[in-house]
Amino acid sequence: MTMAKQIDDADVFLATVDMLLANGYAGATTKMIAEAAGINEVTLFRKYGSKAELVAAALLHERAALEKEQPVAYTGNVEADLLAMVRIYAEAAHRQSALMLLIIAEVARYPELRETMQVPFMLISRFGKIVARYQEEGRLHSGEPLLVVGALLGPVIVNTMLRSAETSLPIPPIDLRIHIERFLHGYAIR
Amino acid sequence: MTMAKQIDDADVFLATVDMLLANGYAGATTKMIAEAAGINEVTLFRKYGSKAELVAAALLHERAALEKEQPVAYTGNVEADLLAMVRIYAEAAHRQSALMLLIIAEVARYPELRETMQVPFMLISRFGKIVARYQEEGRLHSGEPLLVVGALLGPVIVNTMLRSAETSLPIPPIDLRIHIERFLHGYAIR
DNA sequence: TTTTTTTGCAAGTAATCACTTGCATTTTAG
DNA sequence: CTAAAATGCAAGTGATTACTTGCAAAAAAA
Repeated sequence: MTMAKQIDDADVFLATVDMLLANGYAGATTKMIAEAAGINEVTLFRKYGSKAELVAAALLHERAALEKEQPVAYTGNVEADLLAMVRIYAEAAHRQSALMLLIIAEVARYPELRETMQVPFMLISRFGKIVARYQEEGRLHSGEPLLVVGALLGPVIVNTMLRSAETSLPIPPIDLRIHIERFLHGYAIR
Repeated sequence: MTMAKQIDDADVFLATVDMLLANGYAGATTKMIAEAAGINEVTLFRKYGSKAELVAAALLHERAALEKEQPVAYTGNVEADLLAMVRIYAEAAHRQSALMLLIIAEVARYPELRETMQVPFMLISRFGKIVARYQEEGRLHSGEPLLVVGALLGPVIVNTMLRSAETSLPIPPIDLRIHIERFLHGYAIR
């Protein structure tokens, strides 16, 4: 006898992740989350047990949403595939990128949340497989695929980070096409 | 009448930054910091006013230490200079790198600490000038120097981040020489 | 030495946080 | 309709936090 719920988990999880991104783990209070989700704070504890469990559930839900996304597939066109990866990261998975930063910087300190850390790393590991295939075909230089993915995404991630930090430095947005061109053929002239 | 101090500010600042890196801003309690610095918690408030002021002072002190470091200079050898930048970042300024992550991810949320954010960005802006010079000489492709620095450091930063997060992914350390080689001449074969 | 300043210690304050309890109300299931 | 489950509301608990106060000891300055 499963009972229909008046409260939509998805709404609560969305509010939870929003508050996490905006205020961090310590800064996202259960009171705030409840308010943002439009439910009573007590209900939060009755349904999810504790703040840590709620956050873990919300992150896992975020992963489930990511799994349904258009996966980047191998097409045989290196340039197009790399661009697609970087685009996914820079646009569609912008939220994931911010989440990854949050998780690495903060959530890692909370042992009870350790297992949820893998969530944003799925993308990276998926990209690694495509890179590996192009390496086997002799289209990309060899080397640990995860390092190559890091080199591909690193500039984009760092650009996002720096720009979101609103530093005094005037950092322009990265041009993904140019980035791929330079990634493939280098920054050196000649 | 300047009075000699029994308590060394440097010790306190070191303990403060250590605690920040290990536990984050919210997680680094004044009690912990005092304990790590070997002084009384009350002294912390008497000398530095508030936690925010203490953290700000500690971060500014960290910047002062960075300023005394061997600056990366223009030598005319692109490859060597780029490698030196990346080395500084990956080794000597490892702590700075972690600090930057912490500051971007967490400190940015505390308005009273906003001005201390520029601290780790000094390096980046310094690197930008060297890159700009090589661009003027026609040795590197043109483009906003700060973006080029981002592309240079991005893979290293992301590698450090991912490895420090102890993910389930087996991410090897990055080889800086190879990274520079790929940065200059690209990942494409042919 | 005498005075001033710095530090430590014990205790406490007010706020906040995650989390709980009891009870009334609404919603859903049978 | 009736019973059970889900939710809201008000109040409270205990722990923790940044920060304060008063006073004595120690160190430095004069």
